[in-house]
Amino acid sequence: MDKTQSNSQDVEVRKGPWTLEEDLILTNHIANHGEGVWNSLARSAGLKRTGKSCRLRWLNYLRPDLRRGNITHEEQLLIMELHAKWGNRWSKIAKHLPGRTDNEIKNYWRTRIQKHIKRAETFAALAGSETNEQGSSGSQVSSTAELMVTNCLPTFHGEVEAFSGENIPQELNENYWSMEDLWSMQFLNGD
DNA sequence: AATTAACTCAACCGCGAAACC
DNA sequence: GGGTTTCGCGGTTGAGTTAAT
Repeated sequence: MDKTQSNSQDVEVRKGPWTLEEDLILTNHIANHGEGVWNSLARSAGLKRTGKSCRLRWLNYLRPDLRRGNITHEEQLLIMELHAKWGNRWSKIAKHLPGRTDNEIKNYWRTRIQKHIKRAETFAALAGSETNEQGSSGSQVSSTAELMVTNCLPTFHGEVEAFSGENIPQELNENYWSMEDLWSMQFLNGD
């Protein structure tokens, strides 16, 4: 049965990637009528999308004030600082990074940073079992942020520079901290 | 050159909160 | 005040891309 030929009231809803045409329709409609009231916007624009989908597309991709390109070193440090402060409050964190979306920051955290946290936890578990054998059970690492600082960030720092496109020699990356790194660590530890 | 693994990111889903009637 | 609708957020998924073997 072809849904598009149905004359019932349940409107077919499109899913999946947005087409260029849909993008243009949504952009033009918002330019003329403004954003908000997404369900009725989707209907009046003639898009076979949910209001939710339109909102997401606009906020994460079509908005003119979006900043494209890699997360910079400064932005990355700010994300880490704010995440240490607020946890997974992505929209709140995004408000402090103009042009970045909560989805973008969330993805960045999960793909780039969380990976290193897991690595650090594994490392700490191994190190912990060794130190326990040596009788230092009271020095258990207390937080994810602390794990990052104690075990993980020196490695991570080198990757951050790669992402931001800055040409800092590898030998400087591996074992040394910038003032910004040290500054951000205070937030990580001091929460 | 082909295959596989790892990575990235756009988009969807579910849920709780807020707004509306 | 209570029910319904809409919105916004955070978590998750899956397709596409890139890197490694």
